[in-house]
Amino acid sequence: MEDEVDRLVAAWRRERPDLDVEPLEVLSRVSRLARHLDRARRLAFSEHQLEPWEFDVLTALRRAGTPYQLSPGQLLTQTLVTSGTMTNRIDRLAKKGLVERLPDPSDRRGVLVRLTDEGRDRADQALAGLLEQERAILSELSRAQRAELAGLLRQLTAPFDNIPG
Amino acid sequence: MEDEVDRLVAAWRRERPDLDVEPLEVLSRVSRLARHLDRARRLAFSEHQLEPWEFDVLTALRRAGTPYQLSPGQLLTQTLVTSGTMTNRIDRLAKKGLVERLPDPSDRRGVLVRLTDEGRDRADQALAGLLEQERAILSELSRAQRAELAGLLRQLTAPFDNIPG
DNA sequence: GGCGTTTATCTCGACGTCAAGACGCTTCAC
DNA sequence: GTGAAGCGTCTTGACGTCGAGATAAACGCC
Repeated sequence: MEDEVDRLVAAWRRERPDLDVEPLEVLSRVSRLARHLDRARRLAFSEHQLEPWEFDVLTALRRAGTPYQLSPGQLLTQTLVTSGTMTNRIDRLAKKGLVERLPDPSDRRGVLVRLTDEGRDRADQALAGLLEQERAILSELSRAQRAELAGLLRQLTAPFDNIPG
Repeated sequence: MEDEVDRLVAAWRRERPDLDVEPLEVLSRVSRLARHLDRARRLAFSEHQLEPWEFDVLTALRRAGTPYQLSPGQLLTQTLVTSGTMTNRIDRLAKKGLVERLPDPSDRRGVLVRLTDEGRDRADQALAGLLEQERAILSELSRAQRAELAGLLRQLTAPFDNIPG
């Protein structure tokens, strides 16, 4: 089955036959698929009255394990946003009652962000919904193909995740 | 080599051993890799004084072939942004002299956006730079692995590109 | 122990995007 | 032809993010 990248690559080969556009076969698909996934995630989360950015913050806290608390600084390294953005996000999540700010007992400069019980439940429900949807998207592939794909992608992501920041 | 998704999956297995989080092995890697690619692209384009959104618009026109012109409507279906955003983008590109607005001779409601000579050159240069960078990222994989990866990704993107919008 | 540097968080202004709606032109049925 | 509906583009206001800077506390060197 043909996809949009096949058409895009064909157009480039017509317009720029001098260039080798083979890299686009892989990386344009990655970017476009990510875009589709963003939309699908937004839809899945809306059933739980959550925005994608809310899910990102809540699940980072959820994954931390009991007592489900992290500093704003830890949150922003995990979510790859800037500090101003994170302050804003925490404000809004706190207003919705999904997290609460606590003073850090060991550092008076810092605060700790803790998941409320409701925040934890919402994160758990949204994760279950997300996994269900993702399983449907991946049903195009066999178990072996999924493992193969995960392995190839890991080879590409590992340099980014390990060498720089 | 381990990557960030391995750590993320391990955390979920610890916190939610009841859930099957296998889908994340593939799709979280896709999303995270796309994010890294966005940053890398931004860096590559900055050498040519172009923003990613400028590259998207200019190359859409470039791929159209001579005389390198499309309507705003065609541009927004290709770039997946809204009409207000596209108006704004065209304004800024026109101000920089990379595109020009022409009245559509066959429909007085419409306009045509045409690449200037400078716009075409900048698009070509930026594309060459992008491909060079992407080749470096993909050097982790053999030619056969790249083809395998492209094929697997196509199976996932094709449903999005063909069935809905 | 004082002083400069580093670290953690928040504040503020600018910017790009989106969604909804306004406006003008075209198309088509009658 | 005329009126209504459709289409293409632009305008507007709200929102989320970023980046730079402010503030305050902690650290470390001497």
